[in-house]
Amino acid sequence: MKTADQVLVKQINKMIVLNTIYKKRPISRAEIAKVTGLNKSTVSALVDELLTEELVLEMGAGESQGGRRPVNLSINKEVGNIIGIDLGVNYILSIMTNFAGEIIWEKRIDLQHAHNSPGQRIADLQTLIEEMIVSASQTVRGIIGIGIGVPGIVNYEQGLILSAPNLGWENIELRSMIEQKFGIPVFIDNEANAGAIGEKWFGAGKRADEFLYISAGTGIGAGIIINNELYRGSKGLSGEIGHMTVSLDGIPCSCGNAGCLEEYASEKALFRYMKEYACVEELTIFNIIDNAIAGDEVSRKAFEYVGKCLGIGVANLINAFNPQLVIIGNSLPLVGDILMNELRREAEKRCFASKYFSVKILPSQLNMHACAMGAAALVISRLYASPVS
Amino acid sequence: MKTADQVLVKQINKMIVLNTIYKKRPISRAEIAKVTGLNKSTVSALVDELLTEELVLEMGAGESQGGRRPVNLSINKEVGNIIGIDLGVNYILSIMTNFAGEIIWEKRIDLQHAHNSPGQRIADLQTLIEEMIVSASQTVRGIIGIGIGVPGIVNYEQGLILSAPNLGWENIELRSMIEQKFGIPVFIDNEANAGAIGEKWFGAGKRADEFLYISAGTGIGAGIIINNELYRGSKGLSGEIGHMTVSLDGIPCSCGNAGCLEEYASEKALFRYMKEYACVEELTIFNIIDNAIAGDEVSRKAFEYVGKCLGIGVANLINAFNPQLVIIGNSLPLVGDILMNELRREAEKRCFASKYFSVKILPSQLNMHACAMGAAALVISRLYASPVS
DNA sequence: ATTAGTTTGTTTATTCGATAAACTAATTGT
DNA sequence: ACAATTAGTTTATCGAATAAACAAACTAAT
Repeated sequence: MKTADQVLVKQINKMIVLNTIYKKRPISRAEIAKVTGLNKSTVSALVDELLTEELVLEMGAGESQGGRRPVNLSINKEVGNIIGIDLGVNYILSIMTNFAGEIIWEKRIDLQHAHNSPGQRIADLQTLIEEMIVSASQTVRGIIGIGIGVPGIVNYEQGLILSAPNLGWENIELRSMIEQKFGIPVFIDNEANAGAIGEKWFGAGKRADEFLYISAGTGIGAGIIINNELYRGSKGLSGEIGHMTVSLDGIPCSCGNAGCLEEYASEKALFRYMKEYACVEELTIFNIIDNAIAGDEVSRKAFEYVGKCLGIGVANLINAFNPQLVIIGNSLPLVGDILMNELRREAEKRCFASKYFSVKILPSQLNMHACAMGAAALVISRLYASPVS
Repeated sequence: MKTADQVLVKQINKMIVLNTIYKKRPISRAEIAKVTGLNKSTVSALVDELLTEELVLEMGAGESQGGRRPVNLSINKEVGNIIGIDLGVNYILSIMTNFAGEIIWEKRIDLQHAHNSPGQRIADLQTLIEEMIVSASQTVRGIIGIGIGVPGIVNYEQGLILSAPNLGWENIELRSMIEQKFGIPVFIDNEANAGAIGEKWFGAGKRADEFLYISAGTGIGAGIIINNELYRGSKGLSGEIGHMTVSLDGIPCSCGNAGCLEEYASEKALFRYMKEYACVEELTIFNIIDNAIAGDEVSRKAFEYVGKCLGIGVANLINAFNPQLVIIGNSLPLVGDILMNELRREAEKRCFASKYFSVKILPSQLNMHACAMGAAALVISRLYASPVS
């Protein structure tokens, strides 16, 4: 059983200090003591340890507040680099960040055929990672870890892709493959979970304790942040909302059921709408977005329809979770208010307790970087523990 | 900020010891040390405190295991009594339990008119509480607290009923009313939340860390247990699933929208079905249950239909939460497998990741007592902290 | 320039909880 | 009778946070 002792106490307080420095840098020891409630001497001792671990740096003296000048502390951004990868359906987006989550290298490769064999795709991935590693700047700890966000069902503990229908993959032991090749810790998570943790650390969710990140792209998924942490459910399969039923006897879905949200509120639904009302195919999602923004009526209507349907799905989740905030990410929200206004209207209308609380519904702040940055945050969060507000 | 210190350490460990005694009673100090991993002397010290607080009792020697005989420890059931109340739409169910959650007194009063004025209803409630208090056995601490489960939207922190549509109540400061009258701590929660915590402490959810309790009666609500604790959401309004949209352009609902789950899977839906296919009205839910069990074909079909619809709602939640377990409570599951079989079939069919994990879907173990016992558990859990497995 | 007051950060002594080790107590099996 | 075993207590120690005293560095008023 998980009993408590002094080791736990120190762990908790040390992480509180580190998180405080991360969030409020530059900050002095005295200020840390003030905002955390820890004793000055406790803060000094913990900061000393963080300094010897090189996670934190002294940055010289700050402005005097009418007495001795404070010593500014900051995160040591150069303690190590992190690789974050968004394994998309027809692209791989790879970024390298420093310890503060600042992107210092980025590369996107587009892939023609969506259904590469796992072998070919993983070879591409490994080449990309190798390229990043050799070009990485020298740091204290080198590459700390690799995070990968995958569009599919993932076993996070085992680093296993159980199923990625849009890639045509089943049962891929991705973690052990990458770890064995590079000897660096690897974390694999679902694309929506990664997006959620990305927004929590670096995006629109920084200040929210409980929020939902809705990834609306080829498919629909949700990442759930509860009490400042990703909620993975009992077997790590939470947030599979793409196949939430929103229409009892609705459009048949590839999953074998009917009326799934994905048939109404994803790229798939958008393409169907365009095909039906504009008789156009062969457009990419980005074409349609550009057209809608440029004023094309059918494209706008298509996004309004999809926004309305997504609003229904969002309302269902708000009713269940009562979050402070819902962040809409992935490709669809790139179109902006055309989608978001309808979505907000419908969600508010169908939110039962909207009289008694307000939910902010915001587009992603990281846009198409949410997943890759979240993948990096999976690694970073291991060092910080959870970012306590 | 919530920093850690030795006080916290002791609190945690003491609650671990108390919970272990609660769950495994009778148990010796040595055994507690073994199962918790705490040191023998730590356990002895903490048990001593619990003994002087009279929360725990020594029950004499147990069987020797080949050495000195152990001293059996148990919860002191008589340390105090707890009142738990289910404030139903047309009844009040009131129970008194001892510290172990065993019911020692129970009374149900049925009320003709659903829409009593709050004043009249609260007067009834106070009379009932008074009756319980005078008839209570003498204990160390008397009545420890009063828990009340309410069918509506509740602010738990403030003990405030924001809205109870089925009672026709708005903005009732129930906690302060009852606390001022009796001078005993009062806890108010939503009926589904109370049901969930009841099943967690005393029913089908004892061994599950994450589960959903679905209250399917006049309305539909959910209580969400995450990490062994009730998840209330950001403003305490989680689990309002009655107005989850399951049919985009479905049956109009009193909430102003259309296609809400409540129109398909509650008593309301059952009555509508019976009216339409059997042309009978004036039946209570219990009449229909009895008829269905007795073999009446239309009643059975009605439950099968409602079960299927409820299964869709349950599948939506399973997809979002990935719980270990879903417990179906309140009136509808009293009919048994007629409902549950259809519900399970449909839920399994629509659960996207069902290939990768199994969810148990069980009827409530506490049946119509879930809410009242959960209301009592709201009080008890304050003394135990959360029951850590 | 002097001095009082303030702010920052360190040092020292104290407290408190968990723990290991040594102990007492009680029981079984041979 | 006595060795082995199990239950529970006592004692000494460790290590974390803390308060209080201190030293250092600065501002501002005189």
